[in-house]
Amino acid sequence: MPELPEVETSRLGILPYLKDQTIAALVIRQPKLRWPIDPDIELAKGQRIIDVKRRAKYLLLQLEHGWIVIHLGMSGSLRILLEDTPAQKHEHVDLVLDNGVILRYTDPRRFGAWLWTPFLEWLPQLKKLGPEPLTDEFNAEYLHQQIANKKVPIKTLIMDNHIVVGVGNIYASESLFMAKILPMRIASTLTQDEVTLLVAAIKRVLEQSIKQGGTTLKDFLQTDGKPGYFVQQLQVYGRAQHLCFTCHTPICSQKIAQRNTFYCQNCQK
DNA sequence: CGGGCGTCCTGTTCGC
DNA sequence: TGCGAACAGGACGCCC
Repeated sequence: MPELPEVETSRLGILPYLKDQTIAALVIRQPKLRWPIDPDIELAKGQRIIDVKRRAKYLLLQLEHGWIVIHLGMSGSLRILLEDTPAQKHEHVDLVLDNGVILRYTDPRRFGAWLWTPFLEWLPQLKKLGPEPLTDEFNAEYLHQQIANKKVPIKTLIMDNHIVVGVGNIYASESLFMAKILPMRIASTLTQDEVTLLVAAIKRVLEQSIKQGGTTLKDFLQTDGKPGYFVQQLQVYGRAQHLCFTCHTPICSQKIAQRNTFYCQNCQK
């Protein structure tokens, strides 16, 4: 579910409630997430939350001595509630603060994760990640270098964490539409100009979505319970057989690497 | 090693 | 209407 804009929306939503607060308890109703929750996470108790950061689609709760790292998987979301709010189905974890506020994690499919690590560098999940898309480190020169000799479709390549992080299935289709590049094009065949357009499109689509509070298809809610509004801006994702807003020909869909992909046969080359 | 694909899980939607 | 199949925002890890 959540791609970078949804994770960033969640970060911005929880930051003011968590920063400088002290963790009173962790309530784990279901420890079996993507990986079983490490019992050492109890070490977080009594610690102050210094900051809430993000790397790729991971949320990083920086404590005085250690880190809680949260991934929302496909169907996860976080909400800020008061301590005595009854837990419903699929509400697997509460982070309880000593002021009575809780951070509640919901994840029906349980593809998400709550990780504990004393040092961020120790987490294998963070070790092989590519650059953040919204930094200067992700630029046309870098991507051009990365696509050399790559025989996968460009859409598969930009969804690869080792190349660039945070671009999931929705924003891959949207970025390629904005850059006017067909998603099934073999990566190494892109021209330098196309790579430049694609890098700019990825940045722009992600930035615009963050401004709108992310994209709500079904489950995703901002931490205040409101949906994300970027769904209203989607140009191709989920619009198969509807007419392209630009040229009014029907949007196509096709599976690429087992993932449904949307594009305009006329606007994209 | 690059690239393809199965896998973890539940809920919803689709087609017969 | 009922039922099973297909599919859904991620990404690891195994296979060749």
